[in-house]
Amino acid sequence: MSETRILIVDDHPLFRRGVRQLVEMDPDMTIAGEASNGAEAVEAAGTLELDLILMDLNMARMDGLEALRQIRSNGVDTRLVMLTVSDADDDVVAALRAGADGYLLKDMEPEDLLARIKEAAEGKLVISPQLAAILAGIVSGGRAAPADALSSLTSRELDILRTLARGMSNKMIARRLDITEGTVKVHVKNLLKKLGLRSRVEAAVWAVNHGVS
Amino acid sequence: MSETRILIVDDHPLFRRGVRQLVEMDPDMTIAGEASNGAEAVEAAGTLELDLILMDLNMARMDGLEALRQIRSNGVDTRLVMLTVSDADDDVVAALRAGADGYLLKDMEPEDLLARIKEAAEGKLVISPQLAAILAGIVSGGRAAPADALSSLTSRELDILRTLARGMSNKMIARRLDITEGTVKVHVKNLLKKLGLRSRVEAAVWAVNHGVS
DNA sequence: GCGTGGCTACCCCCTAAGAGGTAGCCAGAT
DNA sequence: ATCTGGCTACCTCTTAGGGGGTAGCCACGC
Repeated sequence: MSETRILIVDDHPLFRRGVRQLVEMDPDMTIAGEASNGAEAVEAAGTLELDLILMDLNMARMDGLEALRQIRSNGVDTRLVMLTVSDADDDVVAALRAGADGYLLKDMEPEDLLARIKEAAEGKLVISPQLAAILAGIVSGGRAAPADALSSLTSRELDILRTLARGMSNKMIARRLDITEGTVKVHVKNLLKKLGLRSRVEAAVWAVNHGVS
Repeated sequence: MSETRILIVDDHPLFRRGVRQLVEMDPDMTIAGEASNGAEAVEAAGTLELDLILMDLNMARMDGLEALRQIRSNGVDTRLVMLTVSDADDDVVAALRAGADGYLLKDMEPEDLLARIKEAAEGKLVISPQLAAILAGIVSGGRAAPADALSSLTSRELDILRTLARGMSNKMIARRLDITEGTVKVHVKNLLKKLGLRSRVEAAVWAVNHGVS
């Protein structure tokens, strides 16, 4: 398949440049155009061949929300993700109601942001983690970490988590539980997925904070 | 029962000779082997039939602490006593945390040293009197580093620790603090040493338990 | 002036960690 | 009888982590 063509809309040239650099680190994505305000975005959305629009909210001539509305009312259904500093509930809700396919905060980690942009291009609804709670009550498909995450773990996974949370390496855990290191890795991998975490460090902190011991 | 077989690990041949002479004054003990560095010690610990290892800390090819860790991680639980000139808190704590069964200073009186070695071979935890205070602090404070470990950290190291304890990778920390990943690694390395910990996972758990946030 | 500690950055080297995948075995459920 | 979930074990591949070292710059204290 050909590369994903993206329009970046933001009134700060430097920010656009940063996003361009980030996005084009991925060989499958390219910045097909830039716009510095909502009006230009509406224009570009109607003329360029686009797969995804990254839109700022706060812009001078026309803000992102209004631009989104005009784009949609022009019958353009290009995927569009808000990329902004505002974490206000109202902004999030309004953007999604107006037809945004995602809402990301500018202070995300770059590689995380890049991953979300890719997901958005693939058709997923992407939301910054901090906003997941807000979204839970509004959108049905929200992906917030389940409160009963602990009970979803098998007893073996709990064994591993408890040991991991004492700072043990996979090898030490393996020796202690008398299984191979490879098997420990499998359990760690699975429990990370179940808990929605990304590393054993997060798992250890999670375990301590949830009284797993 | 048969005589106690001891491995002496020290990079000074003369010191080894002195210990050998001292130990073999006791008819129930014998020096079953000598090693001049940590690597040799790890090797010997895995092959010789031993009851006790006397290990120096400061050695060229592999220091005693690392040798101890490797021995333990090889699943060898032979009793092991550090025999060194260092009376630094950090060294004592690290050795005991790494699984040492004792920590003796080289400037002890010979007959006193011999008595302690016998005790160690019998299963006791032996500590040079001068270090008793340190040990008391460790035992009462549960696990973890010296009481003033936190205050020994520089402000930058605290920055790193706080961020690390949120599960961030070195790369993420670097981006957040606007330094290179290499520099983050340096700080992590140093704070691990100061806290007597062995991995970022232990550091994260330590941070949570000590309210570093 | 000089040394020291703190922060930064880089080097090399090796191991640990994590994401994929396949697969065998077993117990409990259907 | 077949299926499913859980536990085990192995594979490959890539990145992350951590130990060792050197070094420049700066601020502080002596």
